[in-house]
Amino acid sequence: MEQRTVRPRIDDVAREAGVSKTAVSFAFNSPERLAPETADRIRIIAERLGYTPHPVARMLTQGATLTIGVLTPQPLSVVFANPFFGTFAAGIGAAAEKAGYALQFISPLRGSLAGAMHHATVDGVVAVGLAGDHPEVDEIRRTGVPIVLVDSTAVPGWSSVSIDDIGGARAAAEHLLALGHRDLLVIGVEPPTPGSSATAGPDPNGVTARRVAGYRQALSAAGAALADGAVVAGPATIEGGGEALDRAWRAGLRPTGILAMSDALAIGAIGALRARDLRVPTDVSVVGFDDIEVAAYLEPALTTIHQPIARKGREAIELLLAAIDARTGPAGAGATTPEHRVLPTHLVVRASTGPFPRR
Amino acid sequence: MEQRTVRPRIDDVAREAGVSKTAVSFAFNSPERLAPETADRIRIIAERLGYTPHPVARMLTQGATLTIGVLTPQPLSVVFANPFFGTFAAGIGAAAEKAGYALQFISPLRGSLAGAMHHATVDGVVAVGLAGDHPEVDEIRRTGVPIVLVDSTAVPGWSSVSIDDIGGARAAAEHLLALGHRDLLVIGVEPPTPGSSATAGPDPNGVTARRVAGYRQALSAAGAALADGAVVAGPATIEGGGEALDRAWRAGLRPTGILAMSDALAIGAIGALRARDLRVPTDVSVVGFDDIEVAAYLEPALTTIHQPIARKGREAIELLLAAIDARTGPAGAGATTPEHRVLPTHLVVRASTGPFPRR
DNA sequence: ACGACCGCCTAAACCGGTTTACGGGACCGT
DNA sequence: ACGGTCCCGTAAACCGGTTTAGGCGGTCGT
Repeated sequence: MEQRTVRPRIDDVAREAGVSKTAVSFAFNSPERLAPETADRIRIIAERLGYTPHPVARMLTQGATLTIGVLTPQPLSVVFANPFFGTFAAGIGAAAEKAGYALQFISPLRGSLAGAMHHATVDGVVAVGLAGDHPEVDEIRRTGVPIVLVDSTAVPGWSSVSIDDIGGARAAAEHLLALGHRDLLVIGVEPPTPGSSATAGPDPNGVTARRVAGYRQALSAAGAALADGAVVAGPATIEGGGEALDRAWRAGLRPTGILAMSDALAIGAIGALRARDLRVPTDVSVVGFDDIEVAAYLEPALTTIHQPIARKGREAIELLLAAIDARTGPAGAGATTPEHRVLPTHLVVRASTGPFPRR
Repeated sequence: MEQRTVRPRIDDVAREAGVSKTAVSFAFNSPERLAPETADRIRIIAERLGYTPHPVARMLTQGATLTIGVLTPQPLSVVFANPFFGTFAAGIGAAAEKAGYALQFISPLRGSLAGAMHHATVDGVVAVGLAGDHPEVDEIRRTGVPIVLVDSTAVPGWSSVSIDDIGGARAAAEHLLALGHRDLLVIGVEPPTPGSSATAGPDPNGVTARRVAGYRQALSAAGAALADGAVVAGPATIEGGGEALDRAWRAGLRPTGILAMSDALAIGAIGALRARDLRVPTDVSVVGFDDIEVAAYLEPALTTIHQPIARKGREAIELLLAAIDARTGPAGAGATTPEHRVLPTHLVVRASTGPFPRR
């Protein structure tokens, strides 16, 4: 016969137990400051009343939320549609859980990423795929929350975890070149914020640009080059890959080799090629990027650039936690000096690539 | 030359602008109660100081967090390892974003799901795969937070969104039976909380039990039955599927048809079969469950039971939002009467199933 | 017998905002 | 000149906890 209507507060417990609310607080947080039997009595009464310290009130006084934010410039529907992100989230989540932190996702709300950021109750943020020229990056910085960048443009003052994009991309292109391909199509990830790059094209320091640079290095070393319009882009999803390939095909491009910047894009592209009765790799070869877990189980098994996805998440959390308790811990120590980690990539040859069709 | 050390508070803005903190609050929340020029002036000063209302303080007074929790009994590393969950999260995330809510993940912290729940600052929770006999379900209920169950055992008082597990499972088994298979192996998802079912086996009303019931319906209608030990289980990941199949094989089972309760398990099982030089579907047929997006792109393309994954997420959010503003809105109306939705499933035949091998 | 110390508990300040109730001045009509 | 509104803005209470500074009675040491 308990009333479900209202959540019991600390005063309710205090009154019921005939003690001050300080005592109730102590019973939960520093029981050693109370006589053992008093602490027990209070806890039993709290249990009976169904009392639990209000998490928000507790946060307010403690100044910590035990929550880590995962910031993405894209809406969650596209973020989670990329299998890459599942593995990344698994890595980040495992590391956060181990440290006792929960995960909160921060994505644009009513159009504003900074707005979402302001509403978020987090002790630190892992930002993934945040372009340095994102229009709201300054406002985000002003929140003063510790941030670690992943797969983003370097921003002064923030630590980062990235991979060897250039080397990976170069390896992918070299592989196709070695097989005799010369007509290549690049499928990139759409710049997260269309507005930010309306004039300048993709962020010149972003992931997409770095990978294109890697592709170009390999090409020019082989005396080849990308044709005009041979770089298309779409959201990093299976669907986006299919659409991007269709656009290129309709534009008249007839590549024999495709360099996709994510496995999801590669999967979509392969599907679209099939729909055009083109065989992979007999007619067209495809190289992906990421080496997601299912890559080996696909038809055909995907040749791709491996990157340590879960590890990337783990190391990001590691760096972030260091930044968080650098600010919480020693009184004077404001911020740690930012650290930049670059993880290795390597080519994994499977079955989606083959020799240039001799027709 | 701004000091980065301390976050500006509302009093700082008030002092700087020569107004009360009430005025500052009004400038942000009810500008119409201030002279337009005053409101502007305050906002400009706030902007200059880099002031933003502290989200936690705001939550405390407003009583709302604009955050929805996603509760899973498993650690995030296993949850996110299942591609199914990516699609589900995409559905749930899109719906939440549209309503202006952020997403927070609630998974066991230091072993306690209820503990994590108590730390979470959310207005409502979507619980996925929560067994009715989970040891902490009572404690979770006592938090009083609105909850919608997905793929869980029904719990009195809470709304739920599920799928036709029995019908789907039956269709899967009927398909294999029609192809002539009689020796079947079931690979189920591991009960989330080992402790909860130590004695009783899996939750008799849980998803796993419902699907097994569906399989059995089809079998007994065909005069067949599951062999002893023909139900194995593992975490719903690719890896888990491989290990489960290996265990069954080592136990001497030699099925020609496999009923996996998730596509991830099916993928892992197919990989393990390959490692034993068994061909799919020539030697062994495999039916999955979920119809994740990559299912059609696998080698072989996966025969599976389709379920509307993203829609399940959307409808769960819909129900949850209704419950949330039923409690926030009209003063008297405590809770809405719980609603239970069951979404349809259907068999999708692709290439991972074939006729019983005549050897 | 007296001061010091200790163990247990409490009053009050504080975290950083929002909201209610109200005060003062300008304007209006008479 | 006076009461009634309206417009702007403020003081103080409040959200639900934590934490600091002490108070009080009993025991110990001498």
